[in-house]
Amino acid sequence: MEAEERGGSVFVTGVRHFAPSHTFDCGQCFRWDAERDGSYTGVAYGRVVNVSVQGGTVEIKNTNAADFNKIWKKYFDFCQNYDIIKNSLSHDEVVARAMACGWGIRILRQDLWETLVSFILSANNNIRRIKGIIGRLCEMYGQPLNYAGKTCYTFPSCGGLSGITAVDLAPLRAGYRAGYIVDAVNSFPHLDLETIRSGPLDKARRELMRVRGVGPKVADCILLFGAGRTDAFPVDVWIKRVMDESYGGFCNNREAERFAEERFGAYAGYAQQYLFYYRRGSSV
DNA sequence: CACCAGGCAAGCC
DNA sequence: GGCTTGCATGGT
Repeated sequence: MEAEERGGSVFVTGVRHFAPSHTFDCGQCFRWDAERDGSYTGVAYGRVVNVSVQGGTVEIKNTNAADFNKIWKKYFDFCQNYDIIKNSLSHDEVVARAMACGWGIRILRQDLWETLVSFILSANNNIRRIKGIIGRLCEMYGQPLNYAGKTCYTFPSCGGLSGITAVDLAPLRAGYRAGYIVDAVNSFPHLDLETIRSGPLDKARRELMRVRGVGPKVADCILLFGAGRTDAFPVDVWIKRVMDESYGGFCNNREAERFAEERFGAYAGYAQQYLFYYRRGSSV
């Protein structure tokens, strides 16, 4: 993997195991949209970029070498060796099939706060509507960014939302989840980030579950997508379904999760995303 | 009109 | 501890 800045873009050569459609439409993120040419435009870490792949070369438009090294290299999980990850997971027949289907999925290393809010909004909701709510939240409280003749908005920081009420959030049409967002704004500054990022998995999960609206599944999504905890294995209805079909029935989500975390270990989160995409399909 | 959507909290036992 | 119920909103 090598990166070169040229003409307002960064070109990353020698990239394998990356298909933007698999990565952005597999339900892990809510702020990337497909363009007519097949590229994807999205906002993360206060920047807007456009991403496309041609023959093993990734082009990230509207960025530079400094931002690539500081943000995008890690965000796109370029530091991980997917040959090793996939080799390890391919010993499982079911995941091997899932990887053949969603071969271009990479786990995005998203911002913790953004992931916390996003997955609180995901509960008992559908992906299209989640994206709508988050988009309106960013329009109302984020900073504007101009790119390609359009205005995008950053995801608002926790501090930037301090003092908001559920009434303020009514235009989001987030329903009962508006109160959870208010609680998240108030409690996030008191969370033990060290435990979340590098403590034992169950302890990290319990720390996140101090926020109202965060249960076991949402906590695992935050750990996997927002804290780099690739050992986490979120179990939702689709994962439960595919695991029941493939490994025999599990009496509840917790049993399915323990089975997967033991079976897939440090790569459980990767296995989860391939399985989700395989069973659920594209989220768009 | 039902039923569902990347579940969760509260209220029971 | 485990199990049941209600839940804002929008789409089918």
